Amino acid sequence: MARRGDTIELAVLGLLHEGPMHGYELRKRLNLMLGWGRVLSYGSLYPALKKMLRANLITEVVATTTPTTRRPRIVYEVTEAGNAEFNRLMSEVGPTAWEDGNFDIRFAFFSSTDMEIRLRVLEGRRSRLQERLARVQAELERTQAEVNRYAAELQRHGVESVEREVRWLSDLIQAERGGDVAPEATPSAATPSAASPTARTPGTTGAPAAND
Amino acid sequence: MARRGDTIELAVLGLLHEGPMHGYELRKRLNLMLGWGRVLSYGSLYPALKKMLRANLITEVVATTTPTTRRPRIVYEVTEAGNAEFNRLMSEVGPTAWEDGNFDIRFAFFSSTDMEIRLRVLEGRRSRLQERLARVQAELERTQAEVNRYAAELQRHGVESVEREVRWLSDLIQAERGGDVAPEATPSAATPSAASPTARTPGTTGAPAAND
DNA sequence: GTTAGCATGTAAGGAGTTACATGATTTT
DNA sequence: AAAATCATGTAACTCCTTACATGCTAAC
Repeated sequence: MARRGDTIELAVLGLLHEGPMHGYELRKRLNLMLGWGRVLSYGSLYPALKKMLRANLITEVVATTTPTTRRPRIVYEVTEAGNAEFNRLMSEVGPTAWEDGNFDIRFAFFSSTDMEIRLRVLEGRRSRLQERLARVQAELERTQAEVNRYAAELQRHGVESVEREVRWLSDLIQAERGGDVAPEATPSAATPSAASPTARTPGTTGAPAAND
Repeated sequence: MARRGDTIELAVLGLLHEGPMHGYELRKRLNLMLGWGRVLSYGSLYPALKKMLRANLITEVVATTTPTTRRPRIVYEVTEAGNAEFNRLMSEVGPTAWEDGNFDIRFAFFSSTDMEIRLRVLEGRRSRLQERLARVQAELERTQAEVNRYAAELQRHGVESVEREVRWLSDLIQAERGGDVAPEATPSAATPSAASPTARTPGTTGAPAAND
């Protein structure tokens, strides 16, 4: 069960999956990867690493590998159990995989999963956003008149952004289906590409989209 | 000093500014306004209201105003001190006004401020985003090769979203400067721009930047 | 020689969530 | 008559940030 807060754990496992690393570097990579405003603090990274150590998901090795006598850095490496856990977390489909804080990190490590999972997560995410869109638009029809200019503009802009992301997801889904593994290379993905903004994803997905 | 966590307070003051309301309704309006994924819980709203009561920013009135004998709802109203506090918070320019979690709510209540403040906040927000963009792009030049396809696509999409938001802000700034108070009416603003200040929702959005 | 960046941690506390508890009213 | 939604709260807990504490190393 991957509940809230396992975000850091998954991210760490994913990064270490690509090779051993020490805390400081881990943090930098993490901030670049899913930061966009959020900055992970040491006060949250180091305790998380300690916890993972205790759970045997990673091991620490003091590395004195440097030129003169650099301060010994503690290099972390995934254990087999850690890799198993990583795979387990990545294979999970369901709200935990496509909810706001969780989707990004899964997506970033998509290379380590197979297409089936990728599709389910992408479709789940898309359904989630479409639901939201529907709910907000329904709400707007009832409230519309009373909102002020700026609040309305904010709403409009928000809706547009979500619609945009839906299109992005649709393009990615198509690319996956088309066997085109590279998502960015296709110019089609960047430009128009179809997406049904409103239409709920057909039964295809196993995503009933449980809510709040 | 409006530090973190005054978000709810400002939002509540802003909503009550438009008229008295009870908790349940407050929560719904709030979620619609800046929800986009986040759902404010009662466990955070009611204690916040209690705190504001103690601080004399609002008063509560038990309203038995309903048809038969509906459960008495507690209607909140801003006090003079509350209005003063609202104005103080809205007049603050600086990071607190344009940082991620704070910008949206200020923007929604922009009608209650004057153009000078609005411009400063919009410009501050834009600078912030541009800084991030610059930092990320600089970072990407150094790291580029090693990232995998999906992580790279996430980055690309994130950068694009932020660039979109910058354009949106620029349009709004121009509209303010042009004396055109209505931001949405202008077809120029509606068509090309649009990013999402609010809709951080999409996993992609963020910007890693802001490391210490 | 001093600033900036590398590197690792801990303690206290804030902001908000989940889960619990309760009950009235409206809609189906 | 059941289900949904209105309506108000509290207690425990979680995740994360801030601020503190320490010291090395590279560059200017």
